[in-house]
Amino acid sequence: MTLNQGFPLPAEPDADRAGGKRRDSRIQVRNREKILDAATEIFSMYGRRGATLDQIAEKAAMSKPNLLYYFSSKEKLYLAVLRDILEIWLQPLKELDERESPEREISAYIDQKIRFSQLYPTASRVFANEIVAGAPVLKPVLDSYLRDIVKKKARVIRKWVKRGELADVDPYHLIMMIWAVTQHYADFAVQIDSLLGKSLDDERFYNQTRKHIKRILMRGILK
Amino acid sequence: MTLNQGFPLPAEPDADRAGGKRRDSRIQVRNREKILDAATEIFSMYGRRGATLDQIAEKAAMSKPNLLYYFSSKEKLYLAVLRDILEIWLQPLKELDERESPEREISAYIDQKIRFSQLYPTASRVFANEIVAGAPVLKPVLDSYLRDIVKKKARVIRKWVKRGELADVDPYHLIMMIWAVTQHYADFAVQIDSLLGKSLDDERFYNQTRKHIKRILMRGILK
DNA sequence: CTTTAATTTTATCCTTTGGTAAAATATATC
DNA sequence: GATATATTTTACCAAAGGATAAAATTAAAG
Repeated sequence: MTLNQGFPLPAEPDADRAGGKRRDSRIQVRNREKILDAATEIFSMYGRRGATLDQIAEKAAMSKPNLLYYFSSKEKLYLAVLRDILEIWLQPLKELDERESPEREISAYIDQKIRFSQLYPTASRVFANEIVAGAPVLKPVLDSYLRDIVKKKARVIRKWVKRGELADVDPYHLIMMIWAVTQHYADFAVQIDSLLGKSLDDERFYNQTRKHIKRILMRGILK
Repeated sequence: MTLNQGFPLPAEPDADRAGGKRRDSRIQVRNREKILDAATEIFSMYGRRGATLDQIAEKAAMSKPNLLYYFSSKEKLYLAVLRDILEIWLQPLKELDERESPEREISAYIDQKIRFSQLYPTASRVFANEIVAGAPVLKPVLDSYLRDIVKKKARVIRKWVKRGELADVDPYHLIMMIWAVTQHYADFAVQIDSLLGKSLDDERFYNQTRKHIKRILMRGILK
């Protein structure tokens, strides 16, 4: 699967549309969306290899060959799912702005990450699954695109440290820590639910979690 | 699969030994271990459903029917792997002792967790995979055994808070936070490697990580 | 050594699974 | 409403995968 030549999962020229010309017809859009949603859920539960097209097709309420009419292979479908996720997953980090105060920026970043966990928990799990599995598909993206962004943002954090606005923290570890903690609530949601009987869907719990994470982290890194 | 009646994955009477009497012969022990190691690795990469017996057998350097002679089904093998992991995974938490200072105890706890990530990264990933997948097998354990332990330890933390030795943190969120951060380095090791070119195998990096996590967390929660 | 029990191999089975072919149906356009 | 195009269904297929049976081999015990 090509994934390394270009951007975070190139838009696949059009490899996958049905042969025809009338692109993006109403039905086309609707069905692709239905499939992607179903696939996200199934992939999140069974992983790229454990998920079956039958399951996905059933969840999308269509026949397997019909599904294959929209995505010509399981691998392509998986790729499409990952592509969607990656886009929203990466967005917040890009926004870290050194011209603002670290207090404000990091706080906002944590907010966005935890929001992502609330809004797209299954997507987060597909992503987690991919990484835990050794990033068989995303590795090239991690090695190039993500690496560059993170390096850039590490520089921003380092600048804050130099300016004395932040304790002497390692930028990379800080970023990892934020990722770990915020994603945990989506990726390990069952565990959270078993232990606390709560989920981020519960607005009260969501805010409590958000504030708690921020309180500890911010106390830990501000001067 | 029975898993809910009793302890964290009951020792399975003996369900799985080959019928014979001469239990635990040298060869029996060696092969079971070989299989469990191979299985851990394969399950960590492909998940419970995505992993195949062929792969596991190959990694364990034996034929598939031979493997099935030791573990009579894939599901039983998966269970055996999980059982082993759960035991070492749970141990550190049990040791939190309210009679000691929180500074010392939580610091030691973090040390143990990150050590686990260093020593058993693949095991950690199998566990992560199981939870991310919705804990299809471990759910009963989470709901009973783990729940009880965590509740007990939350009480310990709450006691520290009341005594004024700890900032006013929510015990559950604190535990989640420690889990999230420490396990992240094992579960998302590929990502770490892509971004930093480092792993916990590197003793220098291991210690830097350990100290960094502790510094931020301890600053965040101590009075 | 021989006998008995444990281990390994070979051959095989049935189900699931990703994927294709081609016919049937629906939709849009003139 | 006829024609062309897009979508869906039905019928399959070959490979992979979990599992079993039974024969062959190896190891242990007397």
